[in-house]
Amino acid sequence: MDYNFREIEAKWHKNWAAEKAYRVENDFSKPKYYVLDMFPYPSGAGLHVGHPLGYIASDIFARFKRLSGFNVLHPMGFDSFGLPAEQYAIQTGQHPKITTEINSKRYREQLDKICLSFDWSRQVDTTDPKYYKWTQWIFLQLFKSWYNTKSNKAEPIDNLIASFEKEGFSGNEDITAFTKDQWKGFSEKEKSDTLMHFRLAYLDEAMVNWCPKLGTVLANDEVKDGVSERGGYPVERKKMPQWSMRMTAYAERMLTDLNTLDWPESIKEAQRNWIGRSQGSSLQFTIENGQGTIEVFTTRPDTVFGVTFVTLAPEHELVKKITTADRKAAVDAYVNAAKNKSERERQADVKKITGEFTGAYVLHPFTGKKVPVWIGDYVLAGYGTGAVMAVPAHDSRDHAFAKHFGLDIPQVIEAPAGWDFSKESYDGKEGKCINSDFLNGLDVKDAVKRAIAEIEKRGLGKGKVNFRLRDAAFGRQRYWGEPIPIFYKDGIPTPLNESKLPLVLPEIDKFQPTETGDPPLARASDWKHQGKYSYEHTTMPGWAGSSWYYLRYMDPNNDKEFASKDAIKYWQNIDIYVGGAEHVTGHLLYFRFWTKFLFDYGYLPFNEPAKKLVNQGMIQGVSHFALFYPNSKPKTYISFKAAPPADIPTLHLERVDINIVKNEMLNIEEFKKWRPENADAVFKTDPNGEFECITEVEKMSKSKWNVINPDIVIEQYGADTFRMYEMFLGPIEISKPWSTQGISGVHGFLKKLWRIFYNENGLALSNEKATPQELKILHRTIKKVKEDIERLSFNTSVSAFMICLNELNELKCNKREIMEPLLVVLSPFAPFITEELWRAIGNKISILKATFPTVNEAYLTESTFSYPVSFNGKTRFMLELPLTLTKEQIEKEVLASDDAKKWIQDTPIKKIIVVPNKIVNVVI
RNA sequence: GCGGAUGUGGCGGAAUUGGUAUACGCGCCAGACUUAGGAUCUGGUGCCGCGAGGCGUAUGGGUUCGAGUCCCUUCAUCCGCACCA
Repeated sequence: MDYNFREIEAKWHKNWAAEKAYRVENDFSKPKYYVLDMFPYPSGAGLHVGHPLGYIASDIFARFKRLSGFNVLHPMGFDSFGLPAEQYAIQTGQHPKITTEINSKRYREQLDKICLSFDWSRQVDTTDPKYYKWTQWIFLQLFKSWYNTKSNKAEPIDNLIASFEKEGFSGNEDITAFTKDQWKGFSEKEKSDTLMHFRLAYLDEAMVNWCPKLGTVLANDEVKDGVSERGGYPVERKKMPQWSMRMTAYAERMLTDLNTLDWPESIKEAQRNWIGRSQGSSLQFTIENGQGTIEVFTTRPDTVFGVTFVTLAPEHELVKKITTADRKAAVDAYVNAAKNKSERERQADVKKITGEFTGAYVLHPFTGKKVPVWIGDYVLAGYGTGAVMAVPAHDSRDHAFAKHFGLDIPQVIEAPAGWDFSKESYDGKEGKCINSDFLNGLDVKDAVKRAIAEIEKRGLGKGKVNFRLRDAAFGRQRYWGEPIPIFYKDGIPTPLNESKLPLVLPEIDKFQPTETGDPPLARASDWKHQGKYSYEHTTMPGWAGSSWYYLRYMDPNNDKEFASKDAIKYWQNIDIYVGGAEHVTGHLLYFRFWTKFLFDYGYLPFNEPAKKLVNQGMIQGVSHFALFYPNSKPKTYISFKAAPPADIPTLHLERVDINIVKNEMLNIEEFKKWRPENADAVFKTDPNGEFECITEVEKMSKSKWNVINPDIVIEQYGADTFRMYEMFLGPIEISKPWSTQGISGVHGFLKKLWRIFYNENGLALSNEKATPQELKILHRTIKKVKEDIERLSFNTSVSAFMICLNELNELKCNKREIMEPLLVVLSPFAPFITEELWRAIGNKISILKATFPTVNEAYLTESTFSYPVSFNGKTRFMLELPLTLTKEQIEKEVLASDDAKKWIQDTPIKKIIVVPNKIVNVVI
């Protein structure tokens, strides 16, 4: 009887579905374990072989934990709000809901084929109103909260209002001070505007890329060279009201808590850079003619005596005010040019130095000297105060600017001898201050402290921490997203009462912006609160739903709470979270931010969502190209091998569908069918008639024609082979191109396993007692696989299984005592074949309910060890010796051996190193 | 530019704590069985050398009895960030 994986897989697939085999109960009596995959966006292209890599790994892990007695939460869902479905809707009129449903169904089928043990009854779909009700609810909590820097946590905004009513407010950067009586005298609108500066979800004016022609806001990467990528229409930078999330309030906590996480160092480092904490000082420069002050932020207050100019961002609000009449034309032109460049473009041409003198001067806070004020787009409006004090001798950017415009470069920190300041600035943070009045002679580190003290003493500013992290924009001019539960009453943004949630996405006739440039939701003209108040028309961004979905899986059908306290208390945070590294700074930040917010309110007993994070590598595609002569008529293709080397640089490449190529050889007939315009093309082949393509490793993508669909691989080899092969490719965190070279090895392994159970006469398993040698093989494998799974080294466990089977085969072992536990160990990797064999040998209960065998160390103990004996570090021979020998005895045995004599001859022995149970090294 | 990784046979990769480099698989070579092989089984397979032996983990150096592993140098590739004051 042959291994018929198609029959077996169909049978158990059906059986497990009927038994609801993967159903997870909130069974608080058992220890919990939470294994989560990042949920996918269900795109129209379906899954390719790269997606399941992480899913298979986490599935093996989850199955292993189940067999080890844990109650394992291992759910899956869909992050289904998003642009592609909306784009498709605009083009075809098909409602995104339909597209989403079709795609999700397809994903589910594909995932099931791979036999991933998800409890689908806990599925989360971000577009389901029952789900986004709670996304909206969290938004409202954020809206109703502010960040109290004293208690260092989020608190109800009502507390703040109470304090305003009691003591007024002493003022900060955004808001001037007011007394309690002034507060009471504020209009509703004034109160609302004031509170907006505190709310964690707030409405603000923000710069966006506005495309008037498309009537919409574009993301940075949708803008190329000042025009929209789609359509090529002009794009301008424009201030628009935008909902934002005050994520910066959590910057410090997000930074320090990284240290508590078992995440890849690279990810933590990326987050640290992204949060970008820098310590420094604010400093006021008085404008010459009493027009106020310019505040700068600097990390190098120690270099303050080296300031020769101040640079403002072109968008800085003082630019208009301080520019002198004679400089106005030039400055205006510069500001306008900068305005229409996207942020990315501005950052792109770093080398080009531009700027304008405003004509204005500020006074140096310590020397009182006149310092010119420039504008330059190397200063970013969004960071710090949008103004820098330029120290060209000790900051390379200031240096480049000063050099370009011929400004002074006075040195204030000692540089290494022979430093040429006309060429390069000395940015180093070592050295003593010179030419710096009260800072002279101090080391940089001390000078920074001293300068800040002096700045604070004179009331010029104060020591301060700045973050690169910005608040997250939370509104999108799109249809396919969660409605923001806000309505406008007399122009005041008002939260919807929680009892009215969910605020359901209204039906509209077209999915485009209105003719007046309002978001698509404005088309729903009678969609109004209580029939009169207009709702917010922007929707939430893609990351809203994914910022808390891991909590919903714990209690997915709860309509009273986002998840019950008991469920959260039981399941806690994610024990292991698996997903792609592309979410480093987006999702993983937002997800931590929302968790911390919910923690502040006591909704969660933990303040980080995922204890351990694993990034699976990407599986790349191998793209194939046919070479052809440009402008040839008829079009002439030439095989890579047949092409004269001299011609190759002149040849052009044409992408070829990977499905019509085999071993790099193009199927010419299929190619002609695929591209009918090539029916008459000429194909110059190799002498043997073959046509060789050239290949390149790229991201797997539909547009590159290099996508391998897992369904096809499963059809050919079965899901068990597919699962094991994906794991066998290498460590999960490494990216690698897909290749089916080698899949036959894994498939052969499963066939070999099958043949141990079944011979020509049918099922044949021996009930003989296992020998110590056989038991040793089994227990060594159990141990190795267990350890490998725990450290997520699945490729090595696959090889351990192969070694095990090879050794058992050598001993012709087909004993139940060995094979039965082996099936359990293998079952997380190959669930179908192991279940089939498990039942075939008489088990009535599914292998899913089995127990992972424990290692019996007694079978593994050895009495001898085969010592590699090396001379001067080079291994020369092996010597088997009892483990009971002492170092001295080993030394004696080695020296007495014939092999050793041959190597030593009459050379004197300098030293012998004996490491028991490891190695012997003779130094001669 | 900054940060993070990675570099081992023809290929994917193993070597978990400084202790036999190349496990396991593919491919390749030889053989067995076979009408047949894209089935199965057996043996071989880092490089140079007839051999003894020598050389080998990107490069050059160092520490060590001993280095793929630790330290320094250089190079290459990939990823992320990028005027952050």
